[in-house]
Amino acid sequence: MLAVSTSPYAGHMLTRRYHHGDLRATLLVAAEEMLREKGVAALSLRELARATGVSHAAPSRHFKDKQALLDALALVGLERMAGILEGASAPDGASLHERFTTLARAYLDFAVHNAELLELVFARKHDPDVSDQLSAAGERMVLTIVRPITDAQAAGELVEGDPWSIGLALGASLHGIAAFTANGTLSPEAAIASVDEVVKHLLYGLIPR
Amino acid sequence: MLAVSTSPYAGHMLTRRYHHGDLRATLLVAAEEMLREKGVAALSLRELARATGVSHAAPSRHFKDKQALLDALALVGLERMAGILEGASAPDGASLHERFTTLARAYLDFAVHNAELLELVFARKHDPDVSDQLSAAGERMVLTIVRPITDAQAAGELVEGDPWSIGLALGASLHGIAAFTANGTLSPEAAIASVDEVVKHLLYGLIPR
DNA sequence: ACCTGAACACCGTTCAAGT
DNA sequence: ACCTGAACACCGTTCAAGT
Repeated sequence: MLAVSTSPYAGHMLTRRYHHGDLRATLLVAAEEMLREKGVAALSLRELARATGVSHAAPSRHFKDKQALLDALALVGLERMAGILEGASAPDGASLHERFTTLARAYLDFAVHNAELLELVFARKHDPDVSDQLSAAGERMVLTIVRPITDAQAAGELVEGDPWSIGLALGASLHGIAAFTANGTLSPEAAIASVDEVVKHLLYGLIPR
Repeated sequence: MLAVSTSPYAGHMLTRRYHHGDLRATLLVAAEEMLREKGVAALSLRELARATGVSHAAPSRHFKDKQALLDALALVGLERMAGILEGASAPDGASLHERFTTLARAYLDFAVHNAELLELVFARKHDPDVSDQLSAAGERMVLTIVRPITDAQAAGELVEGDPWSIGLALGASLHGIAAFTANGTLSPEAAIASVDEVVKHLLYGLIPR
């Protein structure tokens, strides 16, 4: 577990860190693991320290309190999700329906496999320290939903109207299905099937044409 | 605080309870208050006992552990919500659009004013003890959404298709907006405005007619 | 700079004992 | 039947002290 790294203040000098090459990163990885296994409520700093082989007071050097760790975890999750959604594009020449279904499935797939992490992302209170980075990542994520909408509107394929409002309609549906999956109302399989149905209903409407 | 009540085993005998007429009910009321003020994470059994003027071990006579209290609270919340939705009907002769908007606003209104309680209702794990009552109340609630759908389908006002699937589309949208409001993404006012927009989009569809 | 060990004030849960 | 008081094993946070 001992790592050799260059000192931050003397590039030519080799120095041994006390216990870890990067305790902060190690803690974040272990915390995400614990989060996935046992949920937020059961995530304890002391147990995390034990699992990392470090004293219970050590994490406080990197995270001023438990909330700071959760915030950092939320940031990791949000940035990862934004990246995934940015990379989730339907094949060239795909129809509007296909493009939205692809996006929706990517969202739901992430939500199903990272339920606890996603809950953290959407949690009520974050320290102001990370809130700037969180909103930046949040904006990236929201844009992956809003941009396809403005594009489709420009092509006359979608109704006119505030694209943010339309994005909210889509985002709320996806978030709702994700929540129903996270709490067991919907099985993961049922959720995947549902998301296609919901996108269809949203695109074509519930009132007969 | 001393209450006089009939003993459960001798109707003709007056008896004084030790401290409370009904500690269980008192605890539930105080717990909901604490939940609303400070959130689930800050709800402590010991503080609850202090606020109720009882020893910290007393609640365990009525709730075997903290989860049992949260479950009981969830049941209260779900039954109240089911009652509210059952009572939320648009005036006679209201259009389909008006009927669904009325229902959606009632859901959102409850969600905004009982955010923490609703979170408990939709929480991941409940003890099997209450799960029967919870599913009964849950079914009542779901029916307030599904019944208007089957009614409208019978009248030819709504597309054919599994009413549960259509109900899920509506329910997921509402739940999503409620979640965005609970976590501060949407202000309560914006949420009320959004819900009307979302219902409109869902009814008429995002693809131009 | 980074971590340890002890200390403090809180938890939830259990259990003999009181009324 | 209902509640108390003490005890136990856990927390998160802080802080002097070690390397």
